[in-house]
This record gives sequence, C-alpha cells and structure tokens, in this order.
Amino acid sequence: MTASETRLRADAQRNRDQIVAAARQVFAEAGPDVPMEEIARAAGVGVGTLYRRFPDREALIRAVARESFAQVLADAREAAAEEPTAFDALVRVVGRSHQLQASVQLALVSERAKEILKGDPETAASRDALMAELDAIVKAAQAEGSIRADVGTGDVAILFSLVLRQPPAVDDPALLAFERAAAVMLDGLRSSSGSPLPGRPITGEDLRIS
Amino acid sequence: MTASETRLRADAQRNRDQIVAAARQVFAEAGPDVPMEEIARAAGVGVGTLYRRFPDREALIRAVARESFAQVLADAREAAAEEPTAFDALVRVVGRSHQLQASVQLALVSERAKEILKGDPETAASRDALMAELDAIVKAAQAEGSIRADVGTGDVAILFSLVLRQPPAVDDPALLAFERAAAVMLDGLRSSSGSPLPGRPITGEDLRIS
Amino acid sequence: MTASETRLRADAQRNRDQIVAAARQVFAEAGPDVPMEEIARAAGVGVGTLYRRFPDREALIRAVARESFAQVLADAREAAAEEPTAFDALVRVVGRSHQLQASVQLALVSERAKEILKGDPETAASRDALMAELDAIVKAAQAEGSIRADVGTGDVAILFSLVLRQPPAVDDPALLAFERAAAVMLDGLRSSSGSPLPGRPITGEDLRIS
Amino acid sequence: MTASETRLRADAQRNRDQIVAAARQVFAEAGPDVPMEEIARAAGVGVGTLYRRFPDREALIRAVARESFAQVLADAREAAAEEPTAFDALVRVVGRSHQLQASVQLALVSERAKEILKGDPETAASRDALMAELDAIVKAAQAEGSIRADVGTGDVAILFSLVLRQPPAVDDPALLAFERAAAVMLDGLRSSSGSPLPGRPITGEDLRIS
DNA sequence: AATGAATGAGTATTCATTCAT
DNA sequence: GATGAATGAATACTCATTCAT
Repeated sequence: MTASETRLRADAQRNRDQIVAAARQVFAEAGPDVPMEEIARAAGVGVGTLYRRFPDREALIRAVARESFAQVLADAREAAAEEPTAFDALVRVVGRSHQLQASVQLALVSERAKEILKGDPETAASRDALMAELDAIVKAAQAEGSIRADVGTGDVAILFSLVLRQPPAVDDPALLAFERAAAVMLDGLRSSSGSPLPGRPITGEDLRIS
Repeated sequence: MTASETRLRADAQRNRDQIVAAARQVFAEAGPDVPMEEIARAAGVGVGTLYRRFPDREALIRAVARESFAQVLADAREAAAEEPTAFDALVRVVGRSHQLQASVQLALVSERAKEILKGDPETAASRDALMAELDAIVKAAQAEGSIRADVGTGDVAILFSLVLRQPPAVDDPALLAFERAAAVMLDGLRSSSGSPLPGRPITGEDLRIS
Repeated sequence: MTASETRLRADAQRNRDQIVAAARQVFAEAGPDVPMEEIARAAGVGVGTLYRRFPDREALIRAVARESFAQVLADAREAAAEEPTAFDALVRVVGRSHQLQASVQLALVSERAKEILKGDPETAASRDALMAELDAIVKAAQAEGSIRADVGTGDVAILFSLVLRQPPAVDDPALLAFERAAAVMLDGLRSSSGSPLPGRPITGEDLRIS
Repeated sequence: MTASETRLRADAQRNRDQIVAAARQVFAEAGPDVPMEEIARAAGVGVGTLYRRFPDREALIRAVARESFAQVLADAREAAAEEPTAFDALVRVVGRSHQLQASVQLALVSERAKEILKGDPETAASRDALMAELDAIVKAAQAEGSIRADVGTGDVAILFSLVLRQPPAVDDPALLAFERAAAVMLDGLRSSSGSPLPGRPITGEDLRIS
C-alpha cells in the first residue's frame, strides 16, 4: 500500500512538474491569460488533471512564480559562491537569468499576475530571500569598488528586471542585442561613471511598496 | 452646409479623440485585452460609438499606436532642435517619453499588439521616422564624443525601450526609481565606460527584423 | 405656399419611391432581415430619411408587399383584357410575373414577412383583388376547356407561387430552366392530363386560412 | 478503456444527434439566422455544448444539410429499388420527401445557406449522388414511356425542388394543397402532355453551375 | 485518478432606432 | 426635412470551472 501510494505520488509529482513547466512556457509565450486548455495540452494532460492539481488559474500562476524565483535565487547563490568577485557574480546573474527571463517575466509584466502574487506569502518569501542575496552581492561589489556607491540594491534589482523582462529566446538573433544592453547597463553601474543620480539610493525595502 | 458639416465633424472628431485617449490610458492600465465596454465607458460614449469609429479592437490598437509613435517622434524632433548637445537631446527624449510610456508600452509589451502592428504600414512609417530621428541624434552624440562609439542606434533604441516599457504613473513614487535607472543607463552609454560590448553595434535596420 | 408644399410633396414622394424600390431589390437579394442602413444606402438616402418615411422595418415590408401585389394585379388584369384566351392570360401572368418575382417572393418566402403581412388590411385587400382576378381567369379557362376541371383557383395560385418564389434574375442563365418548369406545370394544368388529384379543388378562399 | 471510451462517445454522439435534429427543425421554422441559443435550448443542451461540436453556425448548417441530403438520397434509392415502375419511384420520392422538406429547404431557400454549402465538398458529394440516382430514375421513366422525352434530370430536379421548398407540416391542412400541386406537376411530366418546352432539356450537370 | 464533455457567464460585435445638428 | 452620429439591446462565440464517466 505504501509502495503504491509512493508510486502514485511519484506519478502525480511528475504530472505536476509537467504542468508547471508547460505553464511557464505557455505563459511566457502568450501571457497569463492563455486558455487553461492550452496549458493542459502543452503539458500533455486533460484540463481535469490540471484542475486537480491547481484549483484555479491563480494557483498555477503562483506555482510558476514560486519556482521561478527559487531558481533565480539558487542561481544567485551559486554565482556569489563561485565567482571570484562580486561584480562577476552580478554579471553572471544577469547572464544566467537571461535563460530564466521567461520565468521571472510573469511576475513582472502582467498587472494581473502582480496582483495575484502580491498576496502570496511563499512568493514573498522567495522574493525576500532573493533580494537579500542580491543585497549581499551589491554591497560586496561596492566594498570591492567595482560598482558606484550611489546605487542601492533596489536600483540594481530594477535595472536587472528591465533586462529580464524582455523575452528573446536563446536561439533568437535578438538575444545578442539584449546581452549588449545588459553590458551597457553594467557599465553604467561601474564606479567610474560620472553623473550624479537623482534622489537617493533605492533599497530592497523600497521595492516592497510596489 | 459647409458650416454644419464642419461642426458635425468637429463633434465626431472630439469623440474620436476622447476614445483614443481613453483607450491609451485603459490599455496602459489593463493591457490590450480590456473589455471594449470599459474603454467606451472611460471615453464617456456607448460601445456603439466606439465601434462606429473603429471597426474592431485591432483598429483601435493601431490608432493608439500611431498616435503614440507620432508623439514620441515629435518630441524627439523638438529635443534635437532645442537642446544644446545631442546628449542632452537623448536625456530629454528618455525623460519626456517617460510621460509617454503608456503610449509606447502598448507597442512593446503585448505579443498580440505587436502582431497587430506588424502589418500596419502607417505604424511602420512612424517607427521608421522615429528611428531615423534617433539615428541622427545618436550619430551626433557620437560625433560630439558624448557617447561611446561601439553602440548603434538599435542599441540605444533597445535601451530606451527597456525603460519606457515600465509604466509607473507620474505621481507614482516608483517614478524616481525609474528615472535613476534611466540615468544609470545613460551613464553606461557615455564614452568613458570601459568594457567592450559583445558582437557588433545594433543598427536601426537590425531592429526591423523583429 | 401651395406651390412649395406641392414641390415638397413631389420630392418626398420621389424619396419614398426610391426607398421602396431599393427595399424591394435589397429584400430580394438578401432577405427581409437586411440591415436598414443597407437599404438606405441602396436608396441613396440616410437612415434618418428612411425612418422618417417608414416608422420601422415592418412598415417598409408592408409598403413593398402592397406595391408588389398591386403590380401583379394590374398585370393580371391587363393580361385578362388583352389576351385572346384565358389560357393565354394564365401563361402571360406566369411569364410576366417572373419579372416580378422579387416582389412577390417577399410575401411568400419569409416566415417573418408572412407574420407581418397577416395583419395588414391593405395587403389583404390587394391579395383578395388579385385572387378574384385569378379566379375569373381560371374559371374562364375551365369554361373554354383549356384547363382541367378538377383544380380550383387556389390550386393554380399555389402552383404559380411555387414558380414565382424562385428568383433567378432576368439575365441569369437559370431563367430558362424556370420557364421550362412553368411550362411543365401549365401542361399539368391542361385538361388532357390523366390522373385524378387527391382531395377536392382548393379555392381562393381556402388559401386565406394560411 | 475501450468500453468507457465507447460509452462516452455514445453520449457525445447522442448529444450531437440531438443538436442536429433540433437545428434542422429550428432552421426550418425560423430560417438559418435563428439565435444559436434557441437551437441549443431546443436540443436541451447549453450553448457551450453546441459550440463544442460545431465551431460556428456554418458548421452546423453544413451538418444539417449533409444529413438531409443523405436522407433524401437513401429514400430515392429505396424508392428506385422497391417501386414497380420508375414513375412510381418518382411519385414516391416527391411524396416521401415532403416529410423531409424541412431538411432540403435549408439548402434551397436561404441565400446565405447556399453560399455556405457551396464550398462544402461533402455536401457536394451527397448532392451529386442524389442527382445521379434521380438521373437513373428519370431515364428509366423515359425508357418505360411514362414521362415526356423532352425533359432532362435537371428539369425534374427543379420541379421537385419547387414543391419541396414549401414547408407545410405533416399536420398542416395546407399539406393537401401541396400534394395536389405535386400531382399536377407530375401530370405535366407525363408523356401525354402537349406543348413543346422552350430551350433544351436541363441536365443534372446544368444545375451544378448555380 | 484521469479524462474530456457540459455548462453558462463574460465579452465582442452588430444593428434597429432615436436624436442632435 | 435630411443627415448620419450615438445609443444600447441582442446575439455570436470563448473559456474557466465542474462533473459524469
């Protein structure tokens, strides 16, 4: 019985994963309003199964967002741990996350998705953890003098989110253009830059407002 | 007769303008899929009136996009003519266009809107004219040495589009954050910046592909 | 003043006639549910003018039907007066009315039109007059021995209505096919025919039921 | 699995059949423009179900027409096989088809329906098969000398269509009138008839034009 | 549990009719 | 009077969600 239950769970888990993966992809391609049936089809299951796992669209959006944030967080931690300098870590996070944009995009682009995620504690937790990690990297970069002192973690997060929003696929010729844009932005973050920024540094905390 | 005809037209024109203005606003707030009725309500007319002017949603989207591009174009021209340096013109375009983001956003954010606009020659013409103007400004800025030589007009357009995409309202506290982001990007464009960019400069022509 | 009033009336009358003529044509082509605006366009007037003359679609349908019946009636009378035999008159009525099919069709084809006309006394009067004329012709034909005795005026009316319903235009190659069909039916009406018909002769009165 | 699949299909099929039957009836009563909801109600299903089976109104019209033609064809084949003479077969086809008028009517009466069916290969096939069957019967009747030699299958088809167009219900007192009309037409087709017909015989092929 | 059929509420669009010009 | 713009009710069609199999 335990065995069968376990096997069942494995099945169910696989199903769930397929659905989330399919949803991530389909959301990225067609926005958070795609017909549920399309997602189900992409996942290779019936709508009924989808609804068994996720009571409604919002739950599915939450699941996708949670997973996306978790992946980016893991990536950031890995980068911080493995790269020689904090600046290299920042570069790697932007670069890698390019491959994750589709994931994060959801949380950034759609007004509706934002509304939905606003109330989700688990997403909030991922987000906070991610922001904390980013904060550490940014501060380290400033300590090592590789990025200007007048930016806060929030500033960096916003800059990153701008680039991550755009979804050229990995094989899209437009990808290069966005890598260049990211590079220009990173150059803008370098300490050497001259013009003073308006207002005061935006912190991670500041972003919680929006 | 002419008088009455003219007066009638004036009325109709006012109505039409209200509709486009309302649509621009509502699209910005709720995306290109908002109920037509909501747009009509915002414009203070009945749905029937909206449909008399614009045979379907696509026509309305096109109208909003045309007008938006035209406004940004006018702005860019003005900036180029009035600002002392090309770099100042760039700064002004980004700054001003912030007030137009809602307009441009439509053309940038939604996959659906993109598809619709792809086939519209008038939008294409506005876009080309805008790109030409931007090209002139960028080249002048490079000639005056205020921005790095290894970026093309397409690079600048992409960077601008990244910032313009985000739609914090003028009274939104988040606005400052985006102005800072824009400033960082402009700093990244300054000649003084160090790291070489990957690939080759993206031209305005390159963007026509996408 | 009288002059101006008269001129006005003439104008209005012309307008009215144009509208009825256009409606007849458009009804024939597209059924009694065509958009009122299409009729107005065909008549070369604005919808407002159309509605000034005819308070609603039903009134317009009635007007078209009245005129159509009146024309067929006039035609039948002329045929009866001018043709040498009653049978020739029948032939002529069917033939001529071919040109009028569009007119009569309205009253025959659409369930909705039937309903509307059912309550119109003027249409009823035209119809009765037409039936009386046909009755005279049929009886004369039977008296002269040119059509079988076991048919009533109602039978003939139904047969005629069957052929008149079909609307091939005068320049339609299908017109010949329908003239042949009419000829076969007339042959069927000739006395020489053999098989006894079921039931009893249908009179003009019988048709008032439907 | 097969069992459950089959049972499910059976349910769906029953539903589909109910929808087509209801549509046939409702189309006959109120024309091809009746609200889809009315059809759904008549079929005892929700609109959604109707649209699941038939993507739009045209698909439903096609389905009704296909089935109607198929039924008339089956009837004609049966008549040809069972009746002692070809003429009897003709009589039976007209008589039986009276019960099917509602079916055929759709394809004959509405301009819109015609347009829709014009492009449907399956309807065209049914129509061709029906015409072939009728052709055989007509030629046999001419061979046995029971109908005049100067008519083609197309002539007969048109005559039949004239009678079949009219839709008195089986319990309608007007039914007798139409049976009489059909009888007169059949008499007109008998060889004994006298007057020469205009033009040349209309064949089945000729009708394909329209 | 999985499936996909059924439901009906939500939205786009059309068109009869009214009314300001 | 004539015009055509405005209105909103009617109807087609879609899709989230539920439920029988």
